[in-house]
Amino acid sequence: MLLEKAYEPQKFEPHWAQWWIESGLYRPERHPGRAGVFSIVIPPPNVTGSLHIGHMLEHTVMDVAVRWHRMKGETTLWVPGTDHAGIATQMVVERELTAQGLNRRQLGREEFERRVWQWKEEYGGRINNQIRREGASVDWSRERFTMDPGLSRAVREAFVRLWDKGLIYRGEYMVNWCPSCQTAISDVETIHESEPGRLWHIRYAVKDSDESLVVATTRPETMLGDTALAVNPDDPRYQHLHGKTAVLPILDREIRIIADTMVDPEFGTGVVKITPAHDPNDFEAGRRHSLPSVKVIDEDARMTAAAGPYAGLDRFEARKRIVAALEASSELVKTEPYIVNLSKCSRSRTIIEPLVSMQWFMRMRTLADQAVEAVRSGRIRFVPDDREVVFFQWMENIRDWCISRQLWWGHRIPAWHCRHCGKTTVAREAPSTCPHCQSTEVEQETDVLDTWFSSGLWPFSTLGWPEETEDLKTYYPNTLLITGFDILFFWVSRMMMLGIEMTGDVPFREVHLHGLVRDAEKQKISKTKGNTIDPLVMMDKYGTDACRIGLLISASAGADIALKDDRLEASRAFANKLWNASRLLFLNLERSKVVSWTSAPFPHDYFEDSWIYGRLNHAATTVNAALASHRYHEAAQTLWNFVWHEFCDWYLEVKKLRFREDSGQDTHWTAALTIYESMLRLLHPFMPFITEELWQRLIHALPGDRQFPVSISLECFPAGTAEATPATLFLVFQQAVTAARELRADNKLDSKSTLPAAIYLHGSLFKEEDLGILKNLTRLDIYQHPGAISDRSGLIRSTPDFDLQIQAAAPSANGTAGVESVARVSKEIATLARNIENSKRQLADPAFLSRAPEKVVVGLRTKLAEYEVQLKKNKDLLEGLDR
RNA sequence: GGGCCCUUAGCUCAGUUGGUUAGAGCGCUACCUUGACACGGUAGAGGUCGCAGAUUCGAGUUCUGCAGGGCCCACCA
Repeated sequence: MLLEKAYEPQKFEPHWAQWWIESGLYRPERHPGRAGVFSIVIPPPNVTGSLHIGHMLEHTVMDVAVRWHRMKGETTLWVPGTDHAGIATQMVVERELTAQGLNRRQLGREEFERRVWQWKEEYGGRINNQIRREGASVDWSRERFTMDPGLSRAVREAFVRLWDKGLIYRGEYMVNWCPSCQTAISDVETIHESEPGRLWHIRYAVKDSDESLVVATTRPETMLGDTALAVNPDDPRYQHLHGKTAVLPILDREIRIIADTMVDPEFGTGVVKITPAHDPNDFEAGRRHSLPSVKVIDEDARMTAAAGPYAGLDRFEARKRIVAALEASSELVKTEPYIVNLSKCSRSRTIIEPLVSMQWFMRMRTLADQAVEAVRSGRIRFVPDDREVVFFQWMENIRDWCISRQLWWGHRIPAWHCRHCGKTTVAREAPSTCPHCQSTEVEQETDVLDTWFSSGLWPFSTLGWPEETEDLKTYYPNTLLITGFDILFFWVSRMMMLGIEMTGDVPFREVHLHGLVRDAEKQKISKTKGNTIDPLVMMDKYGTDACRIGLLISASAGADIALKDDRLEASRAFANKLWNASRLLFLNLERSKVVSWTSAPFPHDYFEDSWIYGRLNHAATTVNAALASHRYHEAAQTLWNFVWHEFCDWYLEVKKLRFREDSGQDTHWTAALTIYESMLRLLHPFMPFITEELWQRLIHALPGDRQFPVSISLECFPAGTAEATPATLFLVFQQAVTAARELRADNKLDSKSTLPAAIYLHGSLFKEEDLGILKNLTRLDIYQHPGAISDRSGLIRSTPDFDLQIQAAAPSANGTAGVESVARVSKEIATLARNIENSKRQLADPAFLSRAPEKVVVGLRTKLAEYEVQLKKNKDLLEGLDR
């Protein structure tokens, strides 16, 4: 039963993590399958380990929320995490490792990541690029998304339904093309960066005229694909040129001059070149004016044959040469520095090439409106809710979503093209013949779906959708989604749109968006910066529980966290403090002869018991309220204060003296163990490992007939009562202890010797045994008197409730006797005088008296009276000190 | 260009409908190696809550403007 001298997380955490899984309390699986009350779908962080510190925060918040709900006896399911390719790959690797009896911890981070990359290379990008570049044959029949057949089925079902409703269409449109990833990507997968660049002004001659037009561009290489010049129809400078023809420099191709309102006459020269194949705006303009489209850049970002002399060159090389050529022919009018906004691929950071290609799209307008409505009507709530504004803004400006990807890894689009008649069939299952022409030459579309398409189905596909399963009925809509705000557009909004469309109900009721974890210098954590924090290393160093409560206490309402070591060190100290408090209790318990612990009514025999009982209830009430409104930091902070500064600093300090006097008394143990056990339960969601260890080892082992569930996580969570337990005498006791310590510190009294003292109590006297405790804690031989102090010799400390007098002169060796006390008392007098002045001024103000609520006025009057008593006492004191 | 957030002790941050003397952790100073714990204890120093106004009996808290910092969105060549 004896506890080790210090808490050793490494010793207990892996053990409990393993045990939770084996006992079925946790399922470290991506899919809850038959979800039940105990279906916690994320693993405790140190089982498989979160790859990034951000995941650890997310896992921790989820785990706290789940454990809390479970302890409250509520049946809840959470959306566990994403299934996008990166995570999916990790999961596959982890699963393979598990099969080999290995885990991430044993393997180490580097080896683990090496394997992930190896796996990705093997199954992902390389194959994709080989197909594109080398035309390598590939076995398309191989199952590409091996993660979950159920999800594949859900994807096909959703796709077909959307297609049937006309919400999915296929066509040739302008898309963001990443030349490096060799695939189209959606708008949200691009990032915008401003970089210093150039604006080149190029002269285009007007055919059969001496005139010429000057056009400004940031991308001269695209001019080879120009099929028109555009001016604003109302621009008086150019009205005579409408419908005329210009000559494209270098290629000498003739292009039209058109009028279009898209052109801003104020910007640049008021003339715009139109390149329908390589610019989204121009693409639209091209459609409006039925312009031809000339593709001069290909999927590899090289110039095509249409680029004439520049064919085969890289786009940037071509740009250089074209600028040089224009300069040589003096068609380059001028070059000026310019800040250009570049679209880049968020994955590869390659500059996006807008290209026209055949892709699949999802119509977003109605889906977005439905999602917006769900938030406006309160069916989905954001925490913190200021994110709603950003969400609405994004949803209102949403454009159709390009959902097809030219990748190998992913869910293949359930569409079949007929080689014979060229028609396309969308179906749940592969058709054996073309429904249009009965040809057997049908081939499935090789494009796959954006990974966020399947992710968007997650909240219900995991519950067995499209089957009307029991799980779906019970757990849909999910209660709560916890994730980072960076993923709001990618994932959260897609789940909302697809969830509402597919099931007719919202996917979840609440979305808790936490902030980013940053390093100690508030830098974003990234691999390239080398400031990554490996949660496994962190957990080994400080312990999982310490990391959890450290993260939680710093994580407030969606704000970013600057993760500093000192916070984690403090958290480790906190875990150790809890451990040692337990050690104190149980060392004493061993020495005593307590035979049985019952959950009898809480005894109020001693004043510290009544006091701590009130404090515990207060803490429990606060924690429940904080958790209910997702203020995890407040809950953690409350518990920290209760455990350390109330339970340890006061309750145990008093109780251990009681034990020394009288450790056999059951009432002490009934009280102390009741508080302690409730405290462990309160703490469990936040620090599951240490509380499980202590609960199993200590509470379980208590003598008595009480039956316990197998895990503390199956116990109930203390609710807290509103019941007020007045403990005024204990508060006086605390003040007396503090007053004595202040006197000793101020006057540099010998800390070891016991000094004679007296306490004049204005209220009821301490019980003899309580006075004993006071004597012991203060090392004063105190006599207590009812009534007021008369003799003002010695050292005195006064409060409204008592005067404490130590009958010793301050050591006067260096002639600075009582200097500290004089300073303290003088300072206090100054503060009191200021307060009295302020209070009097307010109370004399008729406006205040008539407008302020009665409660505030009465409160202020009471305060004023106290200040005045205090002031009088302190003035007397100062007089005595001066002598 | 549009929008959102932040500015409180040396550092990192709390502060829930406006209420009387603004808090925590770390750091700092002094003392204490007391039989749970030095990953500890006790006492203390340290803030005119970014600036300027407004509303109010009363503003760290509400409103407006300004300054500084951060983030997101955006097809102006």
